[in-house]
Order: sequence, then structure tokens, then C-alpha cells
Amino acid sequence: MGRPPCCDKIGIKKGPWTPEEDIVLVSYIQEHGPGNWRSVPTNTGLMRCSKSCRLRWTNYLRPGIKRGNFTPHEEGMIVHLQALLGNKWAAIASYLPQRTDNDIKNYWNTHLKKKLKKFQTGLDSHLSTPPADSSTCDHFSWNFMSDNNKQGSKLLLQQNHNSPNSSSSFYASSTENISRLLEGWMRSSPNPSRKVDEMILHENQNSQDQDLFKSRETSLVQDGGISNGIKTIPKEYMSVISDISACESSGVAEKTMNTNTPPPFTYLEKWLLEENAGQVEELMELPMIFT
DNA sequence: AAGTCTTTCAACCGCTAGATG
DNA sequence: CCATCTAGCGGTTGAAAGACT
Repeated sequence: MGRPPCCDKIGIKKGPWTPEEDIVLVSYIQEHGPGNWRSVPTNTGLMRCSKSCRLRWTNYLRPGIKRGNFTPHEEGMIVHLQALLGNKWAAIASYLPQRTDNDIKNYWNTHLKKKLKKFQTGLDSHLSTPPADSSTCDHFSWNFMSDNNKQGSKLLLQQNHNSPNSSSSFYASSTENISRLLEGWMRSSPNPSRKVDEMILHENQNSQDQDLFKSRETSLVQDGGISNGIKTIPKEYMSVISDISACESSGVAEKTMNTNTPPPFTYLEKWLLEENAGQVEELMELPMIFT
């Protein structure tokens, strides 16, 4: 079999991270930057394996991570991207820069999958022609967006909007602790102003990313101009999508995408963004149908 | 109030691809 | 070319919290 897990070494700590460990890790990364994870446990004295350090950083401590409830728009994006890309959480996460792949994956598994299933069973009972393969979400997504499913659209419109306290309250308990500790650390560090500036820079970069994303979205819409929105998928995108679906169903998606041709994602991306811009409302409503 | 069940999500595991010597 | 190492990804697990009886 393969190599033993890196965490099998004696003395390597597992389980939840303590705020103290978080501070050690964050301060080290602030100093040296992320990367070279191998050396992190040795240099910091953390009794964690390098992998654990990296995961803790990328999924939890990295600046600019947004936590807490997903917005309806984010939900819509995830549902949509999942239908397009499958369980490529990292790829999906790249479209939601403030969310981690782990977060998205968890949210999908705990919330969205259930909602989709629930909705689909509801929809199936309404429609005389159920999808051929009811185990996948793809059919749901495309069917949902088709003209034939006005019922679905009406259904979703009847649902309540997200509760007003949909902000990240439940995250506060842990994050606030870490934030407090980090504040303390920044105050006590040799050059706090520099570090604060770096933090601010990160924040700005994130908002810039957002702006970039938005402007990209807008310009694409202006260029392309899909007036009918989701229900009208341009031919060139449709062929790409059907290619991918075919590949995926035959289990060769990865190989084909990775080797022979560059991923036709620019098309998908363009189509997706056009769609989102044109159909923001529908996307925002999408998750509400399941509540 | 106490016990049980369900849900959530942070963290882990195993695998793979790419880099390096 | 091969072996090894590292980073990254997706699936899974299990502890904690919340909901329910």
C-alpha cells in the first residue's frame, strides 16, 4: 500500500486546534508567508503535521474567508456550478473567493443536497414525466430552469426569504475568540503596524477580487447579452456542456479535460457569468424553494 | 430535566499530480 | 526514466451542539 499517513508519527497531535496553536500558526505565516508547509511544524514547534497546518490555514485562518450562512446568491451559484462541474469543490470555490472548498462541500452535503432532493421529490409528484436519472442533481438544475417547470419557479417564489439573522452569528463563538487572540498577538508583535497593514491589504485584495469578479461579470454580460437567461443556453456552451456530461457519464471526464484539450471552461465560465448576471433573481430565489 | 436522535462542520484520510533530485 | 516528496483535492468521520421526545 501507499505511504503511511504523515500524522502517524508519534507525538503528532490530532483533533481540534486550540486558539494558542492558531496564533502560533498565524504569526509564523505572517512572518514567512504561506507555503513550505513541511517546515512549519519544525519551525513553530507545533505538534501538528504539515498537512494539518496547511488545512487549518486554508480552511480557517486565512484572511478574507467569509464564514457563516451562505447568501441566496451564493447558494444559487453553488447549485449551478455543481450542476456544471460536479463535485469539483476547488473549482467551485474559485468562483466564490471568500469561501473555502471545504466549506462549500460541507454546505452542499448538509444543506443543498437535501434541499435539492426534497424539491425534486416535490417536483416529481407535480410532473408526470420524472427525470430519467433522479439520483443526479443535473437534471434538476436543467429541468428547473426550463420552461416546462414554471411550477417549480412558482413554488420557489412562494417560499420565505432567508431569515434576517442570516449573518455569521454561529461562527462568532469560535472566530471571535481567534480574532481577539490575534488582536492581542498583533498588539504584542514587534511591528504591529506592518502586520495590521498586511491584514488590511488582504482585505482590500479580497474586495478587489470581488470587484474584479463583478466587473468581469458585467462586461461579459454587456459583450454577450443573453436576453432569455437560464432557459436559453447558447449553442456553443450547450455543446461543451453536453460533451462534459457525456465524458462524465462514461467516466473519462478527467482524462479528456486534463490531457487532450484545454478545459473549455472559458465558455462555461462566460455562460455561467452571463447567466448569473441575467438571472440573478432566479438564482437568488433558487435556494428558497427548499426551505 | 434527562435521554436520545439528528445535524453540522472541522479535521482527517487516502489518493493523485506535479516538482525535484 | 524512476523514486521520492509535497501540495492539493474530494470523500469521510466523529465530536459537539441543537432538536426532539
